[in-house]
Amino acid sequence: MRVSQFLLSTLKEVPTDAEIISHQLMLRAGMIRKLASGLYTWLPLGLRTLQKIENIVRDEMNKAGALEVLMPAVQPAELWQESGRWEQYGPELLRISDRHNRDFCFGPTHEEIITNLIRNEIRSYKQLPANFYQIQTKFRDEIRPRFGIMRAREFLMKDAYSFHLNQESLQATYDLMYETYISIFNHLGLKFRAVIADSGNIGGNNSHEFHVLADSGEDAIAYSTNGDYAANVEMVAVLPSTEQRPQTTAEMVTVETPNQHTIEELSQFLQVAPNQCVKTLIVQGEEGLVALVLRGDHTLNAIKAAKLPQVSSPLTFADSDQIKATIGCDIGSIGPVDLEIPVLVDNGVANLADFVCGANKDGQHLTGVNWKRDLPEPQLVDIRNVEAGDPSPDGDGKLEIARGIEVGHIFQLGTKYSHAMQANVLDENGKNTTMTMGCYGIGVSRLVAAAIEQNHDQRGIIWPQAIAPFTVALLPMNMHKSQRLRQVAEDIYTKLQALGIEVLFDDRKERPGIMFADSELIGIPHRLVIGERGLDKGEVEYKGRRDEKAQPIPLDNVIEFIQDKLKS
RNA sequence: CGGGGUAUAGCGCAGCCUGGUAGCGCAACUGCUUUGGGAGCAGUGGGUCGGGAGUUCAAAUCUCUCUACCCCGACCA
Repeated sequence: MRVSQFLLSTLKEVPTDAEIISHQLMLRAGMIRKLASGLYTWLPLGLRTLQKIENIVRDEMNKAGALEVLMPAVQPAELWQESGRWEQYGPELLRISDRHNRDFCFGPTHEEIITNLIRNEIRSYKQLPANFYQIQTKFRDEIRPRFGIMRAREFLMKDAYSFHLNQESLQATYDLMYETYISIFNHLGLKFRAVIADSGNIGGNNSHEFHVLADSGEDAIAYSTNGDYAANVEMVAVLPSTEQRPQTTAEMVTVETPNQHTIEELSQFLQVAPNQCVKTLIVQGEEGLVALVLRGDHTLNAIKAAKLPQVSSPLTFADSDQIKATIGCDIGSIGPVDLEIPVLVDNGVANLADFVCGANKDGQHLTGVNWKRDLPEPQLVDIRNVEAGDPSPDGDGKLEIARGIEVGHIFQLGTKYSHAMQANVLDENGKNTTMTMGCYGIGVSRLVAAAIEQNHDQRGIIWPQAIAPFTVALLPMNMHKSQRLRQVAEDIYTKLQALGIEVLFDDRKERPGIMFADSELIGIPHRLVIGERGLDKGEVEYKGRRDEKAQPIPLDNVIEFIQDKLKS
């Protein structure tokens, strides 16, 4: 591709509304432009990378025996009513109606559609297992779209759905998809991690997420330093401590703590370590309010807490008026002693003695508090987030925490949809049997942003070769001034093109600095510079995007040199 | 949806407080010079100052209102 024939819309300045690096670089490189909140146009440059990712995903899915289909983006309400999700899904589902006033939605996912298709097409167990996928635009009316393409409302997703006669068959396909995903992310050239995950509201159990590792990732993942264990922090169980509770040494005393609300303030004020303080959070329960008690230095895991039978799901904090009315003080002075509502205590608090907590009176806390003596032995639960250094739940090694961007998620749906929508087949005894289902998603457009988050420097994007929009940047220095230089550049361009290598030939009449800056910003992995100086010596210059320095290459060897580079 | 902000040329911003000719840098266009790391000089084009209403002789500027967008929370590929 000649730059003069391409739309290279690079920006020198960073648009103010781009917060994260991938969003900034995608705008600056001219890959995307925003149309409205959460809606983006893909420019020619961005689309090249998007399509490369798409094709790698497609190849691997095909290799795994999945069949590609393409389902409508607009879906009739009836199917969603049949599965029960028309009511459940909430405002994230974009509901629309046609000219006959019939209800539709813009599909955020396609379980209903594929289940409807397959219940009509597949009648016999002999046709199972079967796995269908599509790469298609989804719409989710996110409360707050942000980070550019990372959390857009309209986005490109690969979604696959498998159908089975029984759990064993589902497990086999699930395992195959797990391996396929590993292969996909390896092909893309990204550092990633597969982790045990919460299955959320899609339903079913047994689920893994795939995270691209990046410091800016929104998710925290915990992995064992020894064994294979890795899980989303949301999911990680914390084992009860085996430590003995220390001896009680202090009397319970009420102390004045005016305007001390947070644990940090309190611990400063009283000169007590945060891990000797206890914080009490008030949330909505199934019957009235419930208190959750954690050690001061621990953080609440909302997913685990919401799974407790006493606690409402999703987790909802009580507002300050409710707390005032029920407990009689403000947030910041609450404690478990003599609390009239149910109290659930995290394992981490069980072995504290002589601890500090709120007195349930504004501006007062209690010190020297002890279980059994000052309040009943606690009802223990597991509601805190794991931290680096906690033991691995599988008993093998300690946990480390890393940040990740969720780019894939695989689920075992079981019969949630097939049962609701009566997707049955005849088994070998001629008996009607509900199919068992799995589903497997990859955020294709999000992967573009995730790849950038993981691979960039001050100058711009550093694409893994497999998904770079172009493989080689060909930069002639002041080509308009030298016929000789032009001939060499055109010759190299033609030869590389003939080999099927994607070359971006900067034939603009621009100064060298601009060409260097643009090719680095858009992240092309390999760069060839042709200058008069080099030609005098029969050389051109090569530099890899991650290389410190450029190196001279004899003109006669350029094509072979590049071919070699692309192999490695 | 709750809390906080922003809206002036394609992009980044000033002007608003204290009402009176709409400005700067980058980008774009033309010419000359320059040419191995985002050039210099000269010139040119581009604005319903987010929309509506009000106050005023006069509104980018003051008041009211609507809208869009951004940031913090819950959701998720």
